[in-house]
Amino acid sequence: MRWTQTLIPSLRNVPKDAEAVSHQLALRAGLIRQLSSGVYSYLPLGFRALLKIIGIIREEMNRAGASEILMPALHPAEIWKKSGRYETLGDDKLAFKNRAGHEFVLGPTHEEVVTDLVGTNIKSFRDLPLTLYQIQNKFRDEARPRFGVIRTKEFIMKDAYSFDTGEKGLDVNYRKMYEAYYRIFTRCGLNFQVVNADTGMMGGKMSQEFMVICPYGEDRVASSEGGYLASQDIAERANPGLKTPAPSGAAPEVFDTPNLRTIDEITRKFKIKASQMIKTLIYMADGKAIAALVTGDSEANESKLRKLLGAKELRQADGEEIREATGAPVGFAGPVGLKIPVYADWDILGIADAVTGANEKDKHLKHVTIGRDFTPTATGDIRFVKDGDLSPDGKGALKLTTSMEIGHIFKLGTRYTESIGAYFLDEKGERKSAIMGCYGIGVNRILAATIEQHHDAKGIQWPAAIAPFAVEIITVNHAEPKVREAAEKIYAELIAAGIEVLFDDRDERAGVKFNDADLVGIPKQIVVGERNLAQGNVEIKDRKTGITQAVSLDALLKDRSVLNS
RNA sequence: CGGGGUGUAGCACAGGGGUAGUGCGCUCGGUUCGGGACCGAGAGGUCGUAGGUUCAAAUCCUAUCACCCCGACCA
Repeated sequence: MRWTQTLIPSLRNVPKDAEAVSHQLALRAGLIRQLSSGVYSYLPLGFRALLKIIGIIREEMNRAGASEILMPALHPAEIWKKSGRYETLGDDKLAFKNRAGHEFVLGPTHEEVVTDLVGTNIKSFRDLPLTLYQIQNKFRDEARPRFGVIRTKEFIMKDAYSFDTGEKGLDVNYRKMYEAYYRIFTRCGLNFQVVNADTGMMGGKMSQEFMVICPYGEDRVASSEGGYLASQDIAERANPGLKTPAPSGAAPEVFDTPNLRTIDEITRKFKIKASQMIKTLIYMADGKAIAALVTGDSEANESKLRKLLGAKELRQADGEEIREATGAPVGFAGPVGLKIPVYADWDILGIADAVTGANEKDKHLKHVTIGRDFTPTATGDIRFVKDGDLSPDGKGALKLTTSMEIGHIFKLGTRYTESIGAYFLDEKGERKSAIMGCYGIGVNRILAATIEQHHDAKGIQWPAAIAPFAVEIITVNHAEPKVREAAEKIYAELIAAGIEVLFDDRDERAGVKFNDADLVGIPKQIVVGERNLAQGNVEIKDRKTGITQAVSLDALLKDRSVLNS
């Protein structure tokens, strides 16, 4: 392809708000163009890389025994309503009615329609196992699209769904997908890790995330030298076994904090360390109010709290419920004198003379000490882990790294197959629900992650497997007939050999073309110029290493083995 | 949804009641030509949109739209 056909824009003036490296480079190198908030189009260079990625995904999915399908982007809302997830989709849901009054959902994910499809087509255990996948656009009304192509309202997803007759079959399919994902990301040249993850709103029994470490991701991974690895959402820590220091002796004392509700406001106004404060959060656990205590510099983790409580449902209490439980408006809750069960994080054991809410409007308490002034119902690990926490395996400290999620695999069980109806008759003629798993890859995130991990100050350094082109030809002084003719010959020869080549045939200065080539990042550059041509040579430069070597033009044109190497 | 910011030429930005500006890009001429050249001459904008104030609005006021950032009841 010739440069003029690639829609590579003027490469200099790029908006400053493009923060993530991958976003900045994707815009400058002409991979994408922004249309609106969180909406991007792909230009030839970016689209070609996407096609390479999709090709790798297809190969590996087929190898794992999955069959490709293509579902519509528009789903009848009735199918979604059966799953019960329609009402809770909230901000993710893009729904509308047509003129006949039929309601549709612009698919944010496809568990519902695929389960419906499978439910109407399988009858017997002989029809299973079955794994279906598709590569297609998803639509989500993201509240805040971020970092260019990393979080967008429309994105390309590879989603796969497995259906089995039993748990053992699910385990086998899950393992196959795990291995397929491992190969896909490895082939794409990504440095990644697999972490245990929260099953979140999808429900189900088990899930793992494939994470790429890069500074502009949205997620955090906790790891330790001993090999512990988990998403921050679920990462645990070992009990530090803190002993409560001796309190100063002063009894709890009320002080005025007019209109100061947040930890931030109070620490600033009274010069108290956040770690000296007890944050008291009121939750509704299976309909009953409970209090959860963490230090002022920590954040409560609801899924860990739910585990400690053994509760099925857990949500934050609303303003009215907080008033009922504490006798004070939001912002002034504290553990002293509370009549509801109190659950404290281990950290709370380590502070004496703490500051906390007084359960009275515009008042807080100081000199509060656990054991003396209040006694928790139980203590445990109920906050998000932080850098330096003890690893749960007892070996060393946890370290948090910013990461980007590029793939997620779930064991779902029968949640969807039961509610939507995907049944089969087993060997004994009994009707059973199929056991389901689902597996997703953010295809355009692979693109972003690749750029995050493979670039330098000059631009992108594409890994060969997903580079938009294998080779770029650069003419130095394109107006010179000898140069142009030699370059055209090489171009024709490379195409004849089936090599994907980008030909920078612009009549630009050498410096401009060299810099643009480095920015666009095609793995090999063939430089055709008078200087080397005089000796019958051209130069081949490796983008990644920067190593340049002279190669005989004749050899390049006549000997296919030189081309291939 | 709440708060803040920004909308001026293809792109990036300055200006702040009285002739519409700068850099990059673009066109033409010339000199250059192996790592983002230089000189000269040009083309290109009803200053996001709609109202209002004024003799006069890109500028002040009101509304509205779009985009960016922060936060969503961290008690």
